[in-house]
Amino acid sequence: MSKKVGGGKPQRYVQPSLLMALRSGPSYGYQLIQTIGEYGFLRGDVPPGMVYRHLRQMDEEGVVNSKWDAQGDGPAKRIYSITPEGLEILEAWIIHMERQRNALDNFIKRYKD
Amino acid sequence: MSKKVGGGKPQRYVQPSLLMALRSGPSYGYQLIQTIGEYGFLRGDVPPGMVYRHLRQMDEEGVVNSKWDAQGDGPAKRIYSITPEGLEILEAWIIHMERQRNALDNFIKRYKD
DNA sequence: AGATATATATCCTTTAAGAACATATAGTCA
DNA sequence: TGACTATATGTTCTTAAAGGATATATATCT
Repeated sequence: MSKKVGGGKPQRYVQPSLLMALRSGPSYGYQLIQTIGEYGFLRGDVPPGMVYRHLRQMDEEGVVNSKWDAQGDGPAKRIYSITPEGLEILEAWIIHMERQRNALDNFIKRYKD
Repeated sequence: MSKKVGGGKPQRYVQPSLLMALRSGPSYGYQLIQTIGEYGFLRGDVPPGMVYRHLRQMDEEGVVNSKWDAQGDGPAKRIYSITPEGLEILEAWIIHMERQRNALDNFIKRYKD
């Protein structure tokens, strides 16, 4: 009798969140962890491993690209930028998310009757 | 370069869909497959295996209960009913889904600027 | 008899998510 | 100097949901 609602693997939209953040300009993992928390998909903490995993994967796919920045203080940062292809992916995500939002809206309305 | 947006495991809300359908009255797997398609979370087909798996699991958890019905035509049906606990779970789902809808809404609005 | 529709169920594979852990640099402070 | 903290990136292992194929059985229709 687990009762864990939203069960197991809730959709946290880490990928589109990263793309959305990068749309405003280049950034890097550690900073992105901070900023994507504002989107409201994650209650609490963003596991760093997920962020880096997604960034590396998107880099391989050409959705973002990266370069090292050793200038600032502390350890070197890998700066990510969104590519034109990444912008397309983000738009596709938005379309998907609009569908999902509408479905949720209908479902909730149906419940309230 | 996979480019599969909405990636991999979209949230299809099979569990709350089943509970919502059962809220209107007892039903059985084969019929539920037909009816939950209307909620808009699934483009196209609902894999029957998923539906039966969820129903059996929810039965074990006391969220629904079931009895056999051998009366009608064709093979016997296992008729499921939602329990009071199931109604609570559904309400918790609704709250979760409202949060998700709002997060999606904010995200989409943010994109459109 | 064979095809079709109804109905339930199990099994195996894939994959994303979750979480713990490992590594490295630079600054602060006792 | 040595310890500690903040910054920063990554790997690896486990778990659990989703996806999909397949098996079984009954009744009806032609």
